[in-house]
Amino acid sequence: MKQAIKLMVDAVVFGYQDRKLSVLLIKRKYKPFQDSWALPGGYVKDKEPLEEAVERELYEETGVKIDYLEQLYTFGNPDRDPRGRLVSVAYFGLVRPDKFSITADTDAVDVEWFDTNKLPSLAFDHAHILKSALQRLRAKISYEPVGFELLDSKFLFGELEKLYMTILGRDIDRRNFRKKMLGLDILDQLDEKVSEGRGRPANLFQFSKERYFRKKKEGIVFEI
Amino acid sequence: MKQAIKLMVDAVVFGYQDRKLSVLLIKRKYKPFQDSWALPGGYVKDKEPLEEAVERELYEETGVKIDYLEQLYTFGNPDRDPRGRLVSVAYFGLVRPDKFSITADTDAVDVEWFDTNKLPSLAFDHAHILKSALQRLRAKISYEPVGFELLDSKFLFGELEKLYMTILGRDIDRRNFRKKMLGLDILDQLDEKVSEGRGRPANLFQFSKERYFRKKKEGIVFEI
DNA sequence: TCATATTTGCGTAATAATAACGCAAAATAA
DNA sequence: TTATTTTGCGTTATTATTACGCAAATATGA
Repeated sequence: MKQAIKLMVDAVVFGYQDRKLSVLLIKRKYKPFQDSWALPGGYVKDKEPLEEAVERELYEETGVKIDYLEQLYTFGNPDRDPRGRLVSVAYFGLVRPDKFSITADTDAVDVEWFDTNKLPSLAFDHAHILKSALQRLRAKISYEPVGFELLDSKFLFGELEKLYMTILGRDIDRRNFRKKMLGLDILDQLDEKVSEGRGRPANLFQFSKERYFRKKKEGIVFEI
Repeated sequence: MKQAIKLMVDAVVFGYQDRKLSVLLIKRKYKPFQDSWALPGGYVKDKEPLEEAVERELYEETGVKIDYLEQLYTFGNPDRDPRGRLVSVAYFGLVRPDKFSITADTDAVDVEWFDTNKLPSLAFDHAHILKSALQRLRAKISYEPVGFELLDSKFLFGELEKLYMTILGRDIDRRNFRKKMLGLDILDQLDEKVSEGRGRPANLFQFSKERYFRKKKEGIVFEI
């Protein structure tokens, strides 16, 4: 049997800074959709695991090493790519702001973080893929502790609040949110206070992955 | 670029009868894993959408026309298949018992429904795929009305209860379940009573997909 | 025939979770 | 020094969930 289907991976990588959720896009160097913005991605090598392919392409094209990565969905519509039958396994990733050092390389002439509210028009069906990823993130943040992957390892409670409000796109009662989140007993309150401009200085917190997994194993579920 | 990756689809199809959740398996006609039980599936044709490929293979190998189908996950480990690099997009499906007419064909020497509690050992990584599908079904039944796809279009409330208990693997309070389910206002109570052996005769119910979608659009969520 | 078991259908009370809001402490800015 | 802002901890009202009670309608078996 001779099959003319090519397999690729694409990555929707989210970042967060200053109450803005952003996504990593590249400007394409080659045709089709030359100079158009697109998701980073590329062909899978013959003996390469899919996740490795995503990580490699992401690093080659943008310089980003990803912290959190999970499979999103496989897009296989026969006419999604003018070059022929290209099936793409899309991944969904999150990076911490401190890893924000991006540089265009190989297939890209430019790399940029775009505010998810101010997106350019995208190549192929990438707008559709991005939309799925956004939905996934919005849903996931409520039942898995993925939000911490978007903050520095030490963070202020206020930042966590704002992150949730930004991603969920609605106001959250500050006091109820704090009670619920601290009640999960997966955050360590550090002995460091930070004074950010005006207002009472706030404590730094840290997410304890170990404690979360221990609780998960005991059947205790994360829910916000 | 020359890529030696082949793309296939596999299907995990669930059925339900007599308080048992079952899954559709085929006995392989050819090597490798000849005469071993496996998930139905096969190669995707060059210009064929993925879903169509699943439906086609399923019909060819088992005679089943699927009611409900959704993508599960893409399994792409480089050594998951001894024939070489085979990436499989796995789908997850549900069929109504009245469509229970299965016949082995093409690549299969036998087709059978297996109780999910009495599974044979499976070819390739199919045990792993099946496990993912079961997890998905168990999670999904609580936040989307997929359970009805496993019952006749007209069903007794008791059957629905038993279906949920079987899939969730735990007891549910009959009265609270009824209150919650009827409170969603997506079931039509028919003017037909059925007497099944002993006990008070029960009413037939019917799931209203239209009403469910209307409510969904209004932001009302299904949750059990 | 008639008590008994079984399944349905509808109800209420106790408990837990969520949502809504108050207010003092600790800092900055005017 | 007073107003403003942000944090941190609290209470109360509302809603949802859980745990049961019990009568109606049928089949079964003495």
